[in-house]
Amino acid sequence: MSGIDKIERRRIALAESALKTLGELGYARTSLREIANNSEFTHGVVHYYFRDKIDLISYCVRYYKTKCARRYDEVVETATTGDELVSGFLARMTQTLVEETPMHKLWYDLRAQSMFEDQLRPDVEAIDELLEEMIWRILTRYAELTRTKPSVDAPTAYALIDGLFEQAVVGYAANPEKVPALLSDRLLQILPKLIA
Amino acid sequence: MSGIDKIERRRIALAESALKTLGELGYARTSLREIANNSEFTHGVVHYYFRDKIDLISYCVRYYKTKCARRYDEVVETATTGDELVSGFLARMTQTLVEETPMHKLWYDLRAQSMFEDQLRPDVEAIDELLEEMIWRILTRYAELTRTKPSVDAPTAYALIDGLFEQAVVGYAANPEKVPALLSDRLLQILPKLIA
DNA sequence: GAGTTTGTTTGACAGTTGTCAAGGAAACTC
DNA sequence: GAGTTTCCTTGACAACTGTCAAACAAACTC
Repeated sequence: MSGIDKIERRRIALAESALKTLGELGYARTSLREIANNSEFTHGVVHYYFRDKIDLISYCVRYYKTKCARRYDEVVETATTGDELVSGFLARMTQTLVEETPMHKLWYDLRAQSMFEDQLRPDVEAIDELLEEMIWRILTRYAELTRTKPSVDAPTAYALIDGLFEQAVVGYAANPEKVPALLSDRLLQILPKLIA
Repeated sequence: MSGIDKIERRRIALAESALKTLGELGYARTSLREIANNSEFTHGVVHYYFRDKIDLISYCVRYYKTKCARRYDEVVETATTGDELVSGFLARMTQTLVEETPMHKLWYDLRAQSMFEDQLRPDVEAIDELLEEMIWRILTRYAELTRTKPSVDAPTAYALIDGLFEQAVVGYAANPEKVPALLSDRLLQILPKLIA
């Protein structure tokens, strides 16, 4: 087992524990000891693999991004009509809303933290970019399938859809049974307006 | 000077200090002592006027809402054409983005916190509702002036515009000179699509 | 103006936090 | 298998947190 890989593996294990804890408690309430408690290690080990707390969180954010921005790739590649793409997109989006709620809560929390914590900004910006590209792939494919063109630019499309999704994530705790359907409905209202 | 009013005045003074500090440091980094330091009082006085920290923050949120949701009322009332309404709306929105950045940062921070801190949820929900109504007043007036109807419902319209605004707030620190114009541009792309 | 209520300061408390160093265990090297 | 490196635990530290009570000052009451 390569030394580099082993270190990286430990980092990943710690990051996954940290992400789990962060997703449950949020940034403000998560301490290094709490993260270590929810892992197989003790609190001291964190400083063996990470310089400090921000370094760990920053690593978590970067690790997280590798898992999230390819969520709709299969739908984009396999859909053969606009309607199929839209329904597949809605299905996947409401699914991740329900099944990965803590991660989405954490993402919006961390993005807010990045406004106050400069060290988080580059990582958050990188993810935001990935997500924008993800939305843009969906929208351009949607336009292609319907023989139209996107009628807004990529940052706009991302901000709009992200606004709807964030609203759903924030509202999900209060209304878990209704919010996914509402999100679907609202996306259906808006998606056709983004092509012309 | 009435006793009730005096208590309320002190609460407001403390809330304004707290909002100032919170807007600069964010929720996670703001302590009661820091709030007191930025006010004319000492840290002990907080517990004379507020039960605990959450009670203070919750009061701050409620106080804040009374100032923010009427920002566009004058524009809505005085505009005589759709274009006038739009340009007045854009002007006011980019203005508050620039002039009240800390408050907007704080709002998005607190909304994220409300996903983890149940006690904040009712207050955050109340503000979200006010903001949704604010956007809806603008959109219905816009439709009226252009002899059309809104083509999306109120929660959708709010989520879309809020998504664009949050993107601008998050990006403002990195690019203060370009972001307001980009926000204007993106709103112009989308506003005509919200009526039909 | 003495006495009481109201408002504010000060200092202390218990608990938590990030950080780090010293020591031990485990793995690896030759 | 002795010695060395790598990894992990433990315990400690200084700083900071929310909370509260006791002392103090100011304002008000009669």
